[in-house]
Amino acid sequence: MSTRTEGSLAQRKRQLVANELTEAALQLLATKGFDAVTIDEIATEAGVSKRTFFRYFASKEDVVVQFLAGMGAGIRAELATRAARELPSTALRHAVSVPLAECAGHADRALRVVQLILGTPALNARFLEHQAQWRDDLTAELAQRLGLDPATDLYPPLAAGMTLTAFDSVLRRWSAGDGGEDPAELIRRAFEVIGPALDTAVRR
Amino acid sequence: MSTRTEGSLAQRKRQLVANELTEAALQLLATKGFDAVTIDEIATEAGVSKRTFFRYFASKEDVVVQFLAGMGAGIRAELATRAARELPSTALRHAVSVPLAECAGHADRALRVVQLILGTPALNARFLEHQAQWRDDLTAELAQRLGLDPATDLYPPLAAGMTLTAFDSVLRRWSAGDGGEDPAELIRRAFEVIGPALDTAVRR
DNA sequence: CCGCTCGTGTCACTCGGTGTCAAGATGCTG
DNA sequence: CAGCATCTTGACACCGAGTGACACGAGCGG
Repeated sequence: MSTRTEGSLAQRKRQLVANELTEAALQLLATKGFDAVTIDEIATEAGVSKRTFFRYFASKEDVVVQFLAGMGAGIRAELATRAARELPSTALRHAVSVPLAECAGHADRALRVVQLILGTPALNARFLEHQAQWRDDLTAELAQRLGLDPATDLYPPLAAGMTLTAFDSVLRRWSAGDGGEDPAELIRRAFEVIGPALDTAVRR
Repeated sequence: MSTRTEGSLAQRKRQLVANELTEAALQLLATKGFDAVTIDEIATEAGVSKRTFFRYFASKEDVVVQFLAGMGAGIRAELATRAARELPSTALRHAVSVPLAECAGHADRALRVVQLILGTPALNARFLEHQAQWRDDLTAELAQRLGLDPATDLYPPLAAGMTLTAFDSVLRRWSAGDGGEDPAELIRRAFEVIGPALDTAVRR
C-alpha cells in the first residue's frame, strides 16, 4: 500500500533527486548568475556527485530549459484538436495560448525562469533552439491541416514563424513588465496584427 | 611604394593569419564535420598555436558564423535609407534582400557555409542568436521610422519578427534546394504572404 | 643601440562533459 | 529467505574548449 505518489520506490527516489537538483540549480543560478555557478556546486548542494548530475540533465542549460520541453508538443496538439474549418489565425492563436496560459498559471515560478532564460545568452540560445523545433512541428501540422506540401508552399513555414514570433514577442513583453500584463490580452493584440497575413493568404 | 593592400605591414600580417585560419577551418569542418574537428587541428593546419586561434576568434562556432556578422547591420542600414513614406512591406523586403543578394552573389561559397550552419546544431544555435540580435536592431529602427514606442506598441517587434521569419524561410529553402531557386523570387513570394499584416496594421 | 610595444608560443589551469568500473541498493524468482 | 539480475551511484581518468600569465622575438621610435 501507500502508493500515494505513483511509481515504484526507485522511481520515486529518482524523482526526488531530480527535484533536488532543479531546486538547487534554480536557486544558485538565480542568485549568482549562470556563469558563476559550476555544476559541481549544484551537484554538491543537491547532495549528489557531478557525474550523477549528468545522468539527470544533458547540460547546465538543460536544468533550466527543461521547463520548455513539453510546450512544443502542447502547441501542436492543441492545433490538431481545432476544427479544420476554423480560420488559421483563430486556431493558431488558441494553440499558442496553451503554454502562455501555463505561464500565467504559476506566474511566480514561471516568471523567474523566463527572466533567467531571456537574460542569459547561453540559455537564450537554447530557448531559440527549442523554438526552432516548435516551428518545424507547427509547419508540419499546418501543412497537413491545410493539405499543402511544405516543400513547395511557403505558407506553412511562414505562418508557423509568424505565430511563434507573436508568442516570443508576448513572452518577452510579459517578462519585461515583470508579469504585470495579461498574456492572453497581449496575444490577442499580437494576433490582431499578424491575423490578416495568416488568413488572406490561405487560398494562394 | 607598394601599398597595394591597404594597411601597415602588421595589419596585413594579421589579415593573412585570419584568412589562413578561416580557410583551414572551413575546409576541415566541411569534410570531417563540426564535432570531429578540434581547435588544435585547425590551428596546426593554419600554422599557428591553439592560443593564437583564440586571439582571432572567440569560439569554434565563431569561425563559421562570422560571415553573418555584417548582415544585421546591412539590413538595418538599408531600411534606414528607404523613404519614410514607403510601405513597410516594401521597405522591409528591400532591406532583407541585401544579405540575400550577397548570398546569391558568391553562391558557391555562401551555399557551403549556409548548409554547414543549418546542418550543425551548435552552429544553428549561434545563427539563431545572430537573428535575435538583428530582430532587436530591426525593431529599434522600425520604431524610430514609424515614431512608435517599442515598449508600448507590439507592431515593431512583430514586424521585425515576421520579416526575419521570411528571411529565414527563404534561406532554408534556398539551402535545401542546393541554391537552385532564386532568392529574390522566393523573398518576393514570401512577402506576398506576410505583406498584408505588415501594411494594414500600420495605423493602429 | 636602447627600449618600447605588439603578436605569438608555451605552460598551467578551470570547467563542461563522457567512458569506465566497482560497489551498493532494489527487485524478481525459486 | 537465498540468490541472481538490474539499476543507480560515486570515484576516477580523460578529452576538448576556453583563459590567464609569462617569456620571447620582431618591428619601430628615440
